[in-house]
Amino acid sequence: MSAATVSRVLSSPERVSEATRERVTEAVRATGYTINQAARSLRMRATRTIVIAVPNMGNPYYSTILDAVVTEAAPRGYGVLVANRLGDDPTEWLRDYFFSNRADGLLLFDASLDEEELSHLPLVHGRLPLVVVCDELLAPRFNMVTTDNAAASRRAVRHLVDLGHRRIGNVRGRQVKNLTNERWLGFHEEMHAAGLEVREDWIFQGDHSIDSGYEAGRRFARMRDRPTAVFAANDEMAIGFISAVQGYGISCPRDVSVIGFDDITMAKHYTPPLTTMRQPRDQLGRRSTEALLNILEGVPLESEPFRLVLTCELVVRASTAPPPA
Amino acid sequence: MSAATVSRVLSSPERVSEATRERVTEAVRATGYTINQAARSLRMRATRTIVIAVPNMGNPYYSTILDAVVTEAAPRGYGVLVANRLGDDPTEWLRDYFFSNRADGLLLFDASLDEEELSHLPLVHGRLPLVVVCDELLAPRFNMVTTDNAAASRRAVRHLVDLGHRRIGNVRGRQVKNLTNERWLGFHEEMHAAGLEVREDWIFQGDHSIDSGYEAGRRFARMRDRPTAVFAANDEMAIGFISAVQGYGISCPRDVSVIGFDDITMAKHYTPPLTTMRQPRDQLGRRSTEALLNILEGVPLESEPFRLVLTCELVVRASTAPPPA
DNA sequence: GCCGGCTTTGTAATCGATTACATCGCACTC
DNA sequence: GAGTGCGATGTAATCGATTACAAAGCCGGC
Repeated sequence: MSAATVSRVLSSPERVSEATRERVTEAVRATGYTINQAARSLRMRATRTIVIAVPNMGNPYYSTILDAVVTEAAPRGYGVLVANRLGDDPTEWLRDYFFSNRADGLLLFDASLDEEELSHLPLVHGRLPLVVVCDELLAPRFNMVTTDNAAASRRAVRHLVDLGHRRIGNVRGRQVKNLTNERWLGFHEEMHAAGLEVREDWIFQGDHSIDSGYEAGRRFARMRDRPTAVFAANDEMAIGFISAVQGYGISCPRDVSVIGFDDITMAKHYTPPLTTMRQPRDQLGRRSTEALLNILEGVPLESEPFRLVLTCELVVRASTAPPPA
Repeated sequence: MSAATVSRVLSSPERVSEATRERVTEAVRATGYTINQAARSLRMRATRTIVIAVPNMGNPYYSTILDAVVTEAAPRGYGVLVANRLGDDPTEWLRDYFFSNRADGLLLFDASLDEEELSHLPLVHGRLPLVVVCDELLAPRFNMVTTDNAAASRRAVRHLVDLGHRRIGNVRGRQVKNLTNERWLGFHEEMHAAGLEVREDWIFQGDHSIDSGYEAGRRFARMRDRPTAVFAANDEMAIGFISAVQGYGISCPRDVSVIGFDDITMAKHYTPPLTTMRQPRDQLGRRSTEALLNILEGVPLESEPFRLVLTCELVVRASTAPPPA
């Protein structure tokens, strides 16, 4: 019984007679034999592993997506490596995980990498083994799965306007991220469309963390002339904001309406339950992973390159209401 | 210039003359050469990768720990593979990741695996390449990093007793997990020590999710004879509980005090800010990873096997108060 | 001049799975 | 019975890094 035969039983059973196939299968079971993935990877020039690169894994927003990614990849035989907080030098990080044959594909949640660099990734089946998720690389040659951030932001502002608000502020995220920029743009556009003024002093700069939302809320509470509603670029900042203003005796939604973005698990159970734009996070994780694995396995994509924009959904809860009379 | 020399420059530079070392280093830089980890893994019989096995990656409790794990492992050259939701057959999962040489070590957050099976893992430097975190395998031969769950639960209950509560309920987690069981035991012990009755109808069965806490809160709100304080086995359930009772016009902490467990990021910013037992999650992640990598690299451990119990800290916020008069 | 000891570098075997190619055996046909 | 074709299996090369061992070069001492 040669190694070749065993290999054939495992990879292409139809090329082996039924008798030997059963003998081998039985022996595999008996000895508890498991394939050596290192040897396989070396020979096949493929590791059956993908890397997911996120700015901050501790953020529940990303961890939910990771959950979906692993759930999608595991049944197809792929492992998921986590690269957290891309350091100052993304090149080093790419070397460590990608060029050193640790992984075949890349799920990128932080598009602050050099496009030039990424363009030179070795192609797989003529395609870049890379999908950018929840963020955007401007060049259209990259595969991408994201949501309609700008349009969703406009709908969020529209919701506030529809409630009767005319004085609307914004807690925005860091400008380095394109998605945040899009949300900022959407805010701007809809304010303009509604004929409302974007006041500089009602723009709070945050960094997606609860604490930065809290800080924004404190600044808000100390103002003399306040907006009656605030659009926060994510739920964490919205919650931090509400938490802070409540400490100053300001009630949400009675005194100020707050709308968030993402619909994290907590949003529904916060006090007050948070009005927000729901991102289909499960879909973001699953569809991007599916696309990446299809690239790696030479399965045709729906489009080439793959560009998918999912739609966010307005979820009205109790943190928004008409402005005080 | 032979491949052997290049390999030596990279792994043990002192065995190569300075002249060639520099020539090789320069050539490596110029060609952008990167080591092939698959080949290295095959030859060295080590992948420089560890697996982290968690019940539910979407839970922010775990994702914060994952963050710490990756942060600790990356600088030591180790990759982190994520295995989510161990399926019905943990054996299959162990085969896929561990025995197939995809990973060298195992960080296990769910001790519902068969101890017998785990005992037969191939030893590395005479030690099991396995650390159980936040959960407990009873057999003392396993390496373990956890917190003083039972004692911390006693302190939580003690806090409620000190505030004057005599009627105390419990939202508990699934009994399959040892850590949950410990918290349950701690609750029981301290109730007993304080001479208080553990009433069956005040025990709410949850599953660590917000929703199960919410369900518990609803059942609580509909009761005629209620406890004045509740100890929830984790913060998610505590928050779900408060969220539910508030919907029934029951105020926390005026009508009912609630104490949680973990101190997730949200706890501080919830309304009311949550009193809770803080788990040193960063330490849990870092110390367990450090121990596992030391095992893999033959570095001596502080103890053999490695058993570390970290201390939880009572964080008093606004969700607990003396009982209503 | 010769030898031992030392550093430096090259040679070749090795890790385990895959796969092109060769070989073997069997059945079927003329 | 020789030849043809096909399916099943074995043989050996391959992937790229590591490392035991060999070899070569160099130095100094006697």
